[in-house]
Amino acid sequence: MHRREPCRWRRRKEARPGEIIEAALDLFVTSGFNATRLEDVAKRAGISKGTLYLYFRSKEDLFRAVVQQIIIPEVEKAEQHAASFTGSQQELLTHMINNWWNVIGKTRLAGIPKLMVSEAANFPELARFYVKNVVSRARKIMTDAIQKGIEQGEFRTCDPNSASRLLIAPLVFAVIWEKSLAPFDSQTYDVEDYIRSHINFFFDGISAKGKD
Amino acid sequence: MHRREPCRWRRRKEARPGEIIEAALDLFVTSGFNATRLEDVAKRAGISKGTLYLYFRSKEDLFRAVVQQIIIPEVEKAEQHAASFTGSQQELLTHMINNWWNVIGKTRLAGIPKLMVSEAANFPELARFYVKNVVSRARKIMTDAIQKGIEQGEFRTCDPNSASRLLIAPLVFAVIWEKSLAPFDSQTYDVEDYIRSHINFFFDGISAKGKD
DNA sequence: ATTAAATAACTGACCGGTCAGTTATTTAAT
DNA sequence: ATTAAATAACTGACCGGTCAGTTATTTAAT
Repeated sequence: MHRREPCRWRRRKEARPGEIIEAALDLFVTSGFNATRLEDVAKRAGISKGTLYLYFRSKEDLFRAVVQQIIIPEVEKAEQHAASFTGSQQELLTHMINNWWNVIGKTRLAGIPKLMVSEAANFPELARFYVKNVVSRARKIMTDAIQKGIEQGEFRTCDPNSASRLLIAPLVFAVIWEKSLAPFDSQTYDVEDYIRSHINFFFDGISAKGKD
Repeated sequence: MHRREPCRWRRRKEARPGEIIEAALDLFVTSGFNATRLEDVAKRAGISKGTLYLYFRSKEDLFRAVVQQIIIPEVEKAEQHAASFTGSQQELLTHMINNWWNVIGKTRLAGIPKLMVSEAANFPELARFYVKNVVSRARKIMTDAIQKGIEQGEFRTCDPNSASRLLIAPLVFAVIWEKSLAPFDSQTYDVEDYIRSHINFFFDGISAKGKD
């Protein structure tokens, strides 16, 4: 009497790509692109390294797939939300900032901006893809909102391009900081307070009802 | 009659380390740590790879030497300037921001923050060194100034820790952006205007003479 | 002053380890 | 029996670090 050996593996053509992407995301954001071994990605996805190459042509290709599958859907949601929003521009922008923090900043996705910044020079094509399909689109939503706010007299006259960059910069920097040097800093800080202060300062500065 | 062959090389024990550090800085900030070959550093410094190891124990050691020799002197200058400054805190902080941009932001040193952020996880010891000897010290200057400004009634009450981070974040992010994704962005922007707007927004927000 | 012995700066060929990518073979599914 | 998903052993390029040997320079003897 012997127990039926379970299959050593199963054919799961449909499920593999998603599982590989998940595994790669986890390892890329914790170890970085270079330090991540495809052997380890495969192991985490429950396959062998060779199988990985049935679904992705190269390590870079896998990297692109991660960005494409994970980040772009979030950009699309943000665009749809902004398009159907009816409140003030300050409300819209505040919501976007807080939402960005909740969906990207405090999740494992926070590793993506750091990854893109670190690897841009090594993967020009991917960098271009990311700027075009993520950064530019996200920035457009904010720039448009600021432009509208100026036209409607909600904000004072200023360059919407600089302003939108100033609005997002402290957040992106915060996630980059958390994923890089923060672990080596003994002095901690309260990120929530940091973001709240930023929003206050920013809208104080851009608000139309001037103090002078 | 034949011309005297010039020496194939000269012994230059004193000059080598500085020249190697210069070469390494140039290559590290343009290609990144990993992509920089010690062979190329050596070539640029006008020596062989073996010679490099007479002066630096490892690639990481060379990296540390670069940070130590190039950045720390700037931190010291800033500390001295702040200690002897007599004007308002807003003037001091504005000067620091502009100075940071002139000395780091618009020079090749701009590559250092990006490099540290990208490589922190790979070189924990160096990351700790950098945070302790560069980041913390620079931040302390600004936090102290903001604290003083609050006490003297120049700024409104707020957390000086969050505020100092918010003051520097857009600048550090700007250099990281320039050295990573900006080359792949067709939409350019005016960094000087960006910084000017930032200073305006920030001091509008933190100023004591409230608008409400 | 000249020279030869000693020193130490410097070179460059080489090596071991790593890892992305390949391929011959096995195995599950039909 | 046939197919294609998956494996695992394999390759080869790459590169940080080493070290035996070379050469510029210094030192000491005459």
